[in-house]
Amino acid sequence: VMILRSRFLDARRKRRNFSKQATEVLNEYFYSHLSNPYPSEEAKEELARKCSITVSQISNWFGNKRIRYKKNIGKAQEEANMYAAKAA
Amino acid sequence: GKPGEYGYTPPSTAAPQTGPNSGRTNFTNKQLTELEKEFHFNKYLTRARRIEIAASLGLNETQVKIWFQNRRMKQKKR
DNA sequence: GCTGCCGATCAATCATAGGC
DNA sequence: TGCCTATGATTGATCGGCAG
Repeated sequence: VMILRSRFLDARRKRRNFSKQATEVLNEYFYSHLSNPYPSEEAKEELARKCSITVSQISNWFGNKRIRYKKNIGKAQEEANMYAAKAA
Repeated sequence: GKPGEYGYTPPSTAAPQTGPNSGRTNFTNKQLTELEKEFHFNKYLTRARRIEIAASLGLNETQVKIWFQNRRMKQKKR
C-alpha cells in the first residue's frame, strides 16, 4: 500500500470539471443512445468540438458514465427521464 | 474488466486468490522503473528479452507483454 | 491453429473539485 | 474548516478483429 503514488503526481491529475454546457451535451447524447452508448470516432470528434474538450476526454467521460450508470441504474433513472424529456 | 454488450454486469463473486484483487497486478516502483527504462530502449520486446525481463522483475511473461502493449498505447495517445 | 498487436473498453482506484 | 460525494484521469487486464 506504500505503493509510491509519486507517479500519480502527474499534472493531469489536477483536473477541472467540464462546463455545465459540455456536461449537458454529453448527457443528452448518452441518454438518447442509452441502448448503445458507444459513440463512433466521428461522433466523439463532433462531441469534442461542441464541448471544447479533447476526444480522449470524451472517451474518458463515456467510459466513466457507462460504468457509473450501470452501478446506479435506479438512482440514474431520474436523470435519464430528465434528458429523455428534454430530447422530446 | 471485460468490455462487452452494454448492460448490467453482476459483481464478480470470484474469491481473490492473492492480495486485494487477484486480477489486478500492483507493480512495485522498482518494476515500473525497470519496465520504463526498457521501454525507452525498445518499444517492442522479443520473446527472449521478455522472458529475461519477466524473470529479473519477478513477473510473468503475460504481465510484461501487457505492460508493453498498454505502454505503447499510452505513448500513442500523446 | 496459435500468438502478438492494436483499438476500444472495463473496472477499480486515485486525487482533486464541489457542496454542505 | 472539515467531511463526504461527484467526477475526470490512470492503468492492468479483457474482448474482437487482423496479421504473420
